[in-house]
Amino acid sequence: MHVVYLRDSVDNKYNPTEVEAKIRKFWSENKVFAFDENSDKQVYSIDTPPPTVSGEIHLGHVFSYSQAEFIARYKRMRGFNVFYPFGLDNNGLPTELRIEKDYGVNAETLGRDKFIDFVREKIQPYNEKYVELWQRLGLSVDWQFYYQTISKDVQKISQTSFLELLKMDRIYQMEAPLLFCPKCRTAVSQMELEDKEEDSKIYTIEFSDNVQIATSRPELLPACVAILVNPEDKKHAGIIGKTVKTPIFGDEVKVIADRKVDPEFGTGVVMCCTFGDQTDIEWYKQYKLGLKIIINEQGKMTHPYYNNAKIRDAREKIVNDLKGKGLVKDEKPIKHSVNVHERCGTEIEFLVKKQWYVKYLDLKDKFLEYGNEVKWHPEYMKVRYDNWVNGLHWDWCISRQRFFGVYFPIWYCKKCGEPMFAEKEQLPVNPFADKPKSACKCGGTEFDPETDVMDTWATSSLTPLINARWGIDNKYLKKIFPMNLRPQAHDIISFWAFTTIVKSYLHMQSIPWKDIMISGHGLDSHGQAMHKSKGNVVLPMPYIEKYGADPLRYWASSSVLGENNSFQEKEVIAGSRLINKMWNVGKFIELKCKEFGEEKELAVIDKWILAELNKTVKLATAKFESFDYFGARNAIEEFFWIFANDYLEFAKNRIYSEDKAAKYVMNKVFFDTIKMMSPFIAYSTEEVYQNLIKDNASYGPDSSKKSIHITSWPVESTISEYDEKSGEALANTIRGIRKWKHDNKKALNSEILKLTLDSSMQPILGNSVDEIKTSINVKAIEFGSATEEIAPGIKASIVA
RNA sequence: GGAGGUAUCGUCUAGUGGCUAGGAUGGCAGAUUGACAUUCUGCAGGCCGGGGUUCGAUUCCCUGUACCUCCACCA
Repeated sequence: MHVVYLRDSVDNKYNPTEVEAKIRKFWSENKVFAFDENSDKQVYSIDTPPPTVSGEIHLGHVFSYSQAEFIARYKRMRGFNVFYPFGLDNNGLPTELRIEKDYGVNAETLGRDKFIDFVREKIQPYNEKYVELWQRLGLSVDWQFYYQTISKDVQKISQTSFLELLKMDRIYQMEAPLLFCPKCRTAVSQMELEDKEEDSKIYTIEFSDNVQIATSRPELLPACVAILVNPEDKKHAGIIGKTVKTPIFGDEVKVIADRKVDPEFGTGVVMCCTFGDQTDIEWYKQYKLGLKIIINEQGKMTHPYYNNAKIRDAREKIVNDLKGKGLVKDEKPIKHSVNVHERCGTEIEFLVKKQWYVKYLDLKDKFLEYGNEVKWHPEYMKVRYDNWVNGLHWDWCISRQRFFGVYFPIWYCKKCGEPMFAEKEQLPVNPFADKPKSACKCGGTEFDPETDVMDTWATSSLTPLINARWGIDNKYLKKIFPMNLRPQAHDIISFWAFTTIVKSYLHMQSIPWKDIMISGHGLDSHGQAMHKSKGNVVLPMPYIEKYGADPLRYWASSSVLGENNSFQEKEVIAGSRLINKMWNVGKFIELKCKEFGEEKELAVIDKWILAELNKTVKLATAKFESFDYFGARNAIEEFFWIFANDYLEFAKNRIYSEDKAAKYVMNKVFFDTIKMMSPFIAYSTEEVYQNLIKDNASYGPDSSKKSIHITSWPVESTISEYDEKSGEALANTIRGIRKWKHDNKKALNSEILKLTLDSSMQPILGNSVDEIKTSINVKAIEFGSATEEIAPGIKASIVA
């Protein structure tokens, strides 16, 4: 039979939606999280990651951003002047692509200027959505430090960085291949590539000296610049270092030994053409090979032999010609995966264009040294940084043949073609609209703008300097730089963490931050990464609407730093329950413990819970100091349930009979506990603080603070004349009797007529035995001989 | 292919060279109406496979397998 339990009164429930809106307004109106510009308190500055504005907002964001937020709130309570800014990264390709997709426009159809204005305008609602989420989540950000990477100020900082690097001789221009889609006639980034299985043929072609080469791109033969074999390959050892002639064209090309060649694949001989694929590019750079460009921006062959044919027709022509000469020795169908442009499915080609580079390969040792100077949390994440730096082969290419982004402050003289750089005072510069301040060295006064834009990392690598307003007014440079903390996810260690260290070294000769805290990813409930294409993206807003932000923050705190965390609704519900419990203990205190004064003659059980509190404060503080927010949360939560389920029950009868000490302890422990919980469940603890504690002088000086979030983090208190062994024995005895009542199907408040504790307990428990009587309704207690173990190490016999 | 990480009750997740491997959720059995049915108490349930070090390994080492991330990807 199922009985529905009905309660008489269920008023005063905690209503997250209502409370959170109210509290949010309160925080903002009272500037609770404002960085105090005039304070001489120690600053704690956080280099918040500006999320990429691409419209793909999901729970993973909530997961990683909450983690820095916990630290921010903790540090604030530790008395730091917290500098916690927020930015949006909306100067990059993902933003451009988002708008292209949404509106079916691009720079080709709309024209460059119109397109840029269009993206700038249409991205606004997305910006707002991001900001709304962070505000709803309750990030304790000082919104006066809100920035967008496409803003004029940030463009200026980024361009300043470029000019500074130029002055240091760290900028150079070099021809390099770029990914290009012949159909869309646009440069493509790696992000836009898709793998596609294609049916194709592999042809074995004979060069001079009986050298046979297998290739799937015979039409690139006129672009052949070298032949490669494996150094271990005995068959072809004889030709290494010699030259052979290409068929039809008769070009002489060197034979080079390289371990990347697989002697088992095809004939074991590879031709390197500029450019057929990524490996060709590497060889081109490594062996300083010649450059033969035979494909143009329209995807047509520029070599005279092909007479401007398309790639496929060209392939057909050359295969026929080779066959005619008997030079095709073999022809096999092959399935291979090729890179195609995700938008149109066209196979990607390589073009060669001048690119802007930052020269930094000579600085690898410095970067490793700086990586060591920064403290990594968790520590093992540093290995990824080291691996990345050690594996660097090329300088940093910062130009992109795209449209929406930070402009290069560069023009080219129409007369001599030399680049002309903007003056520092001119920044930010739009080379399409603005003009150089002076004439070219050659006397030329007409200029073409640099059409490339900067890669997004060239700018986001500057976030510490953006926050410091470097080159704008340097307002915060001294106060916040180097910053204290960089929080970020692990997947961009090699991009964001690394490039930030690079720029910080070059501009400031300093590490950018002292600590770096690396988060994992928020995954779906099956532990899979959220992808739009998989259809498993979980949106945060519906859960905020349903449960409130606090339970979601609670979920975000549910995994070890650096580990991934799958989204479990039950974890959110667990957060709701914790809040509910906290709320109700608050209500209980308001109803029953309101009148309380100074600490008075404490009972042993009071000292026991105070001692437990001390242990928790110590542990939680240590955990937070090592950025282990989860360890802190676990310690605090565990303690809270002991407080609410055990101590509160043990002390209840004394509270009903107006025991001053019990009331004092209830209040003291409760306040300290919700303080420690407030970094996690920020709204609900604030609401309780405002209703119950604020302006109640009995709670001490912290009750005069306008918000719980600027009260002081608890410290361990002194407990006089307390013997831990005896306190714990007392608590365990009471628990044992509670269990006994349960096992014997008695109500918890039912009366025990006689409790006989084993004599060995007498010296341990001492006078505190009397507390057992009131705690759990025992009429008489005596010591004697008892055999039943009611709790670990506690023997007793019980008569009800 | 290279580097790094992870593997614990049905599910999610802590932790440890040895004491009964902790919590949450779900399941089961009870209790309760002077804050809380979003409650309380209890019960059942687990260390990926193989090898090694050790008196003793879930923990340390090696190896296999699976999954995740980053990098490189086959002419």
